[in-house]
Amino acid sequence: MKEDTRDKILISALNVFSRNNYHAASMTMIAEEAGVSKGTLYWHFESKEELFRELVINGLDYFSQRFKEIASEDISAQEKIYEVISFGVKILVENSRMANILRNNVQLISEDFKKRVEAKHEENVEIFTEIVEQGMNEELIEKNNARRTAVMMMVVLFTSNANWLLDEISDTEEQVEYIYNFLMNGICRKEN
Amino acid sequence: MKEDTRDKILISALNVFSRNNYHAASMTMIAEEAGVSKGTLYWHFESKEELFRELVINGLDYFSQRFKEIASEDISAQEKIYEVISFGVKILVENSRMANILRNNVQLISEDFKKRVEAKHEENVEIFTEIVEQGMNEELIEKNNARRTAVMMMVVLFTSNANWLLDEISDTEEQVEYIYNFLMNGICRKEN
Amino acid sequence: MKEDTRDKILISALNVFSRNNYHAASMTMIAEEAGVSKGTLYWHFESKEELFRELVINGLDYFSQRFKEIASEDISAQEKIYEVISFGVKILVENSRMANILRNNVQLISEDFKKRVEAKHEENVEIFTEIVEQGMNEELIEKNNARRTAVMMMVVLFTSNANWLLDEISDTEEQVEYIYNFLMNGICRKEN
Amino acid sequence: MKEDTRDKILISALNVFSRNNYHAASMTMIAEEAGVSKGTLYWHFESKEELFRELVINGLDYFSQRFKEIASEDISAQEKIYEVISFGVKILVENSRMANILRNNVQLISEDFKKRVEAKHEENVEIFTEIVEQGMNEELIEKNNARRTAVMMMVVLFTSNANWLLDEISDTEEQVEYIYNFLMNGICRKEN
DNA sequence: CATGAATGAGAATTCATTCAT
DNA sequence: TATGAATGAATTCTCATTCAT
Repeated sequence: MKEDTRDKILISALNVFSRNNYHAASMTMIAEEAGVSKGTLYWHFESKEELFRELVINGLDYFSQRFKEIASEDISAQEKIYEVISFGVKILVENSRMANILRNNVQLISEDFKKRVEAKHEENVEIFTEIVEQGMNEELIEKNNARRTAVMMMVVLFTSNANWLLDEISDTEEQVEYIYNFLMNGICRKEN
Repeated sequence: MKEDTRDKILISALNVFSRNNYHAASMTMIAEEAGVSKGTLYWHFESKEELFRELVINGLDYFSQRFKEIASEDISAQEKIYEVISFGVKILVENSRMANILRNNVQLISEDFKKRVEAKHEENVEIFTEIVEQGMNEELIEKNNARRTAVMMMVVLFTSNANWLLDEISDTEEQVEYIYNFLMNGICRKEN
Repeated sequence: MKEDTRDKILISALNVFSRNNYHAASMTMIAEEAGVSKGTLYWHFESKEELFRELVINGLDYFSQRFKEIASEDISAQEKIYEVISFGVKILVENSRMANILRNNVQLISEDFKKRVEAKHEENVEIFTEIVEQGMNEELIEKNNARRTAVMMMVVLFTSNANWLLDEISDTEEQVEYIYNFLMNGICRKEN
Repeated sequence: MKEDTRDKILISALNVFSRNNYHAASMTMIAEEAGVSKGTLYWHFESKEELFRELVINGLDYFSQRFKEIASEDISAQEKIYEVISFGVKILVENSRMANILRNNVQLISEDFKKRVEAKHEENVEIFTEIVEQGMNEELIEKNNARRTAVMMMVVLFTSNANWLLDEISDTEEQVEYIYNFLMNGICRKEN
């Protein structure tokens, strides 16, 4: 109840930042979209940067929490990878706004902020690395630098909702399938 | 000789835009970095947007020209893909500034500009599609939607210099190898 | 009370625009004269043009309102003309600033604005035409194109505070008398 | 022959200043319209103001010269007035560009310049005063302050090509007639 | 908690003017 | 004579931020 206004602000910030990128978005736009005054923005958030930070860190936390859960389930690496991709693709396609924000703005703010975001990314890379190592042990994944493979997984996942791809594949389920297959097998003809 | 100043401006614009993104970069910064006055900027370029456009379109042209050349060579699809990746990765790593610009700014400017950039992207997708189709005929690539595969190639190529990856792989040659293998075979254990 | 600042701005705008003409006047000058910051100007008015528009339209409205009142009074055309001139000359002499603005700037702004001003002028011409027609019926005014005569009335009235004339006649009452006589009888020797 | 370029510049300056008013007109516009470079402008004229001054002073000289001629002819005051008006109206209607410049810009430039223009005006007022005095002696014009009457003549003459009037009267000859009659007799019904 | 008026630093852009060639 | 590249001060306007109410 109490957090009513704060949440309204966060939602409009999400909308505005996803449409406009950090520097093009203005506090006026956010205030208007939230239906509050600019003064209210500053009562709830110290600055534009803090508001943005809140949004991004929350967004990233959402991912790492679920990733952590998946990683700790008692299933095969293959299943974990599928679940990670399924979760990631669905969330990113549904919340394409947040996805846009994550893809386009992160490096644009202060050094301090960049570091916090990179720490979050690092968290995710570590979770993925764990999964990859499990996969190597299960003879699913080629034995190679596990961390590097984890990074590649993240790159593919987080670009999976790039405009180019979205135009090609309309059904989310199909997109999960496609991304999963691509990640696992690449583009080569599979002999069988 | 004559184009001295214009080139100086383009170079500092490249630097400034790659560090700062379109809206955070200011004409003052570009002028200072080029060692000319703001008036001079406007003598050579009609507006901030035109200066940016020049930079981006030039950059994209550079890629499509070489891609076209590679596509029309008389070699196997496999060799073409390797060459495309080799060229792309090297250029993007060397000119990481331009890469940053392409990744982070394109959607931020006017609709008109967006369309021009998308047209350039489409050009590249078409070249890649051609190569992929050749690869399918040569039984190299899984027979599937060729265009979609081409899009995936581009996504992987253009994110191949993402900070995360660069931190993992320092040697460019090795990075080419890695990206190529990832694209062709994914992360699975190759049985042989 | 609330409109304090807005009014302060309008007053300094009046001063600055009357001294400097639209293009030579700067928002900085207006802000300084009003003792507020430039930002405040833009809080109260959307743009320089809007601020100017407000001033001019207000000014013109002031005239047409009184002209309308006079036109609808139950008096002879002769009395109406005298009242119109009396009102016009007094206001224009007292507010020579506004008069300067009206005389010198109107055609300098956007087409859209020009049309709005011309519409206001047309309103006045119509009121004057009505009076002139009454005068013709009362055998006061030569039967001729009434509208043209109305236009001539306006020309004389709105140039009645031209610098040249003001230098010649210092007393306003005398100036009203003079303009009225000139308008009615021209410069010829009146035989009687 | 030598003055070719200089004249070209003066002509485009006339066009540009009449369309745009002093501050809205730019040296770039004048240079482009003349088909020369901005550098050339500054070779022929010291500054924008000097170029404008040249134009205006020339224009005013043109009037005073002819007015002087008319004043010194051996004809009645009535004929002189008619000739003055005929000449003035025709020139102002034909050269409405110059007329616009004279009406709209004069007070906008430096004090020094203003004084020079006022001196020219004063010259004209004196010539007119002479004519008016002759008219008083010939019992044509009401015996009154001659100078003031001369000023009124000038006001009527120089506003005779105001847009409002031009819209009403299309034929120049008719306009001369109308202005002359208005000046001599005002708007009252003439009994005889 | 919330508002809206106010601020001022900084943004893009224009333009009269200069000057080497 | 003529050019065009260069300058820098001035201009309009934006926007994150503050604060009295």
